Amino acid sequence: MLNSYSSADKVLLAVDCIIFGFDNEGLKILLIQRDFEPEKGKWSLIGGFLKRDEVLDAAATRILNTYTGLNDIYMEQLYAYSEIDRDPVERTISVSYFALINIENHNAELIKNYHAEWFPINDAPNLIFDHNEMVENAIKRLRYKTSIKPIGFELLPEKFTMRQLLELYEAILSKELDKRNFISKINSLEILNKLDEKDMQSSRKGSYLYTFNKEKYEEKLLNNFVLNL
Amino acid sequence: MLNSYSSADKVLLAVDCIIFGFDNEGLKILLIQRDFEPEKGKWSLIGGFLKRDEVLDAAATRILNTYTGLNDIYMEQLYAYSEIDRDPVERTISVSYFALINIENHNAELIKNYHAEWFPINDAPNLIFDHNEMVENAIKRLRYKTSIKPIGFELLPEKFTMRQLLELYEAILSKELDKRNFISKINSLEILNKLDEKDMQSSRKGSYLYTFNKEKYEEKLLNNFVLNL
DNA sequence: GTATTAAGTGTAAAATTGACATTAATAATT
DNA sequence: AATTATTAATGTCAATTTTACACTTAATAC
Repeated sequence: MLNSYSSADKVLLAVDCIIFGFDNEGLKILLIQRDFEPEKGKWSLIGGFLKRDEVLDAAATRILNTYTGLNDIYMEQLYAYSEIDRDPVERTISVSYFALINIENHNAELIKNYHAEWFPINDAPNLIFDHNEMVENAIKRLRYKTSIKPIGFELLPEKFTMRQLLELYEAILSKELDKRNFISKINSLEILNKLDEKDMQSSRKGSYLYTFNKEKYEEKLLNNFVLNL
Repeated sequence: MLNSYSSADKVLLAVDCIIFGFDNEGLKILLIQRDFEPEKGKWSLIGGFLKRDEVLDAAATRILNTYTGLNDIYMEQLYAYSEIDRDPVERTISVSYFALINIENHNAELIKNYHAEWFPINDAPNLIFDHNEMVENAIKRLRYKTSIKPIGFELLPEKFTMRQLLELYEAILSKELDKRNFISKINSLEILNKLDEKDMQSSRKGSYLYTFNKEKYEEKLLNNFVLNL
């Protein structure tokens, strides 16, 4: 019998989250030092097991909330990893998710208690199991997705400067962008609100703050608009 | 204890394949009429359960081989579907794969024996469970992927005409393309071999046959070449 | 009031895309 | 042998998009 439920093998299903953050130092990921065996003490993605009554998205959300205290976070399912011995304890298939969070909003104390820490994506420790591969793939997907959808704003504070936006894109794409060309491209999209307010931290002159205009973006989406950065 | 293997719930893991084919009638998918409960007699994607000692890619390959007799098929993992009651019998997470096959090569008899059948993507029956959603997402991914990687050739015979290639892209993107612009774009990529041979089926004049030059493509890949169709 | 610092702005050349119509080659028909 | 019918093959120009590039402005610190 080719398809019989009863004879099929059951497996553990895990969720691992690649949590991206961005601050003035660049693009970072949140890693945790495992406090249980195997690989106790080693760095790992934040993860957990799927529960019987839970969908994968919910598991990812729950896990993220547990470790950061955050809700309503942008998440996206990436890929299912299934190498036989990827987890030495027991056959476990892991589904990776990436999350984009505003690094200033997370619960710093909670993270500390869990021995979690932010690492620059280019200067992160070696990770357990196949987590390095998961991160690599997540970065690729982040690059692709930010270039076609305005998800980059999830990584910025509500109000941001053009410089911050530029540096975010430079960090994600890991290449330098021409300031003038970038700004005129962004302006041509007409999906930002320019505020009257200025950020006075970075310069004497001060630079205007912007917010992402989600309504305008969604209105444009209806007319086959594609972000193309 | 947040992460304990022993307390975690195990689930069934299935693989469902969206098998694309292409012939002179257009883009098609291979569906099967289920011969077991639940939903016996209804149309379904071709699928099966993951075995204990098997990685997902291998399960997908095995399932494809079982129903079509084909090996060495282009496959790509798509997404894990995990709605609680997506399968009414038992909690089952399904990982979808898409496969691209040359419709002329498959084992027609095998397919017939399994009550499988090719359907035009725009004229396929309603499917069981969440399989309609899987197909929709697979088509989106196929569109994306064919526009950046030369995987479309997997759907064509070894030797093909420019017209076939054009019609394939039109079918996948489901829009008309300008013949002259398409051909000059393709030629500018320099990844095809133009043969001396002509196909005489379609016209009196006959049209030149081409093959995909994989070596040349991979050579170009090294120089940041991107297909952009 | 002068110096300092990052913000803000425009133009021209190059490359790409998109629209569009005629000629060429061959087999079938007479 | 000439004509017809059918699809294959080919090129140009305008519009748009992308890329490269440098000076002025605003505000504060001294």
